Amino acid sequence: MRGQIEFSLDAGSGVPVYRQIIKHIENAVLSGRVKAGDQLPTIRALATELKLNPNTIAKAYNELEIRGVVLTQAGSGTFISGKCPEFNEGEHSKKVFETVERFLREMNELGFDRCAVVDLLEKQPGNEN
Amino acid sequence: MRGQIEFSLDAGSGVPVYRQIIKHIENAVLSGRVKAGDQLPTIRALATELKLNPNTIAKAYNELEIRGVVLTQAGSGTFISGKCPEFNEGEHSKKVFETVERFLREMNELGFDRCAVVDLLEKQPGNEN
Amino acid sequence: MRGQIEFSLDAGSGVPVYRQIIKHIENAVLSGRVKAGDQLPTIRALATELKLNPNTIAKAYNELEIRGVVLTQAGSGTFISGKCPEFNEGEHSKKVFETVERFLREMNELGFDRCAVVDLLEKQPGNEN
Amino acid sequence: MRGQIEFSLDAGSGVPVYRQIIKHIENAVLSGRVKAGDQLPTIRALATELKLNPNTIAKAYNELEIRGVVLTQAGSGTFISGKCPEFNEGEHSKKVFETVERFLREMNELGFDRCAVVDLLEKQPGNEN
DNA sequence: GTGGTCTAGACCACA
DNA sequence: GTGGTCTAGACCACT
Repeated sequence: MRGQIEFSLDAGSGVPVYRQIIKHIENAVLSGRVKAGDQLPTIRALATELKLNPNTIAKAYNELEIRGVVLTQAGSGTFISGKCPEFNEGEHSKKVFETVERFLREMNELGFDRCAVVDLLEKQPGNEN
Repeated sequence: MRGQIEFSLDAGSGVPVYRQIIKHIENAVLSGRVKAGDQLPTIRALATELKLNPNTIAKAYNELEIRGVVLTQAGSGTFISGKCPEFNEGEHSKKVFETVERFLREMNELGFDRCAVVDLLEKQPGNEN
Repeated sequence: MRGQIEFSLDAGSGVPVYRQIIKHIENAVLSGRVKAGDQLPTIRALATELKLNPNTIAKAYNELEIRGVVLTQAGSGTFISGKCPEFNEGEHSKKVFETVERFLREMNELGFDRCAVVDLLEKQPGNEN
Repeated sequence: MRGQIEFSLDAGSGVPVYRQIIKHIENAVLSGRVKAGDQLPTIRALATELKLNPNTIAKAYNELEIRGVVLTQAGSGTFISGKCPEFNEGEHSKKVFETVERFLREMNELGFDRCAVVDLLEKQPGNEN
């Protein structure tokens, strides 16, 4: 896997595919799996790999560029930006916190309090994430 | 809280609001917080409370009726159906499992393996869910 | 004209049409001709008026939303955002300054120094801008 | 400056770089800073100076040759053409007029009428163009 | 009827 | 071959 970005898309989730792509790339940056200067897959390559229309990928890359996460050089490719103000340690922590809170809220809805969740996590078998 | 269903909606998440409503109601059923025969809020009341267009609530209730989760009795209201085949113990477990897996996958993307997640959960302060 | 935004597009200029649209809207905001809460023309209406594909307008509006200039409410329309940090007095002055500098540079290339430009402007007839 | 052509390029403007180059050269001709027979920089030299791909320069020169502004003599270089029908006094005036009109239109959008523009130009400090 | 998403495909600018 | 722009058109979410 080595630095590769994993794109696990869920077409039926209601979340637009292009936003899922944005999220995966941002997460990869936030967790340090990709670094400033790294090249993203080309639009066409990723479109083929994910069986999507190139425009969908382009839309994701474009929004990332507007946000300052990536830099685009027409003719050569799309690269992780070095000077993105958003992607510092604080952002990472914040995203982790939000993810945990959302999860706990959902589990709570399903009848698990924090303790029960921890218990469950220590036992539930699963893919070895 | 008294058996009430909590509707925490996120307009910016990309997930259609009516699907978020469906999920909250289904979760309430799955976790036993509401039971067969319980009355749901009226469409207008819920629309007012959540500041949404009544059509949005109606769409959610309608979808839930199609799925057999609720029954609508014209003139009197919408009630949780007793004999919904989908909402048994198996469904609950499955949803819990999926929620946990999705969470672990996302945390993994953010650089936390299962162990780190458990550690975090035992420590991170938060609302007491 | 009263607050209307004028969209004078030049298809042959090399500047993407959607960027020209963005510029016209930003200028209208900067100069105070449109204010927070004002509704922009609908995507389809503007597309018809400018004889463009609705997607082109949508792209412009979308970028303006990402930049925080407008707010979009699916189903009801697109509105000027009230709390856009970019559009303050400083931004206006900066844009005016840049526009003047670019103009002087171009005129200089054409053989006019600052004095000659002022002379020209006091004399050249034209539309009464 | 010694008759040199100034190439101030703006990569982010949306205007193709090769068209910006064409414009600068045409302006230099129109304003008399370069004359028939003058040699343009070689493609490689200019590419190096402007940090562009030689193909981009070549495309600009090629277009200028098609328009009759320059002549390319294989093996010796690219020269300003003497008998270009387009580059007479009328062309110059027309370009000046258009530049002024475009500027006034943009300033008008920013809230300055012709008078205000003249006032501004007489006062605004700037590089001494 | 409003905006949003996605597809398919043509053509352009640039390396 | 890279990304960018624009068109055309289908379908969805929401007012």
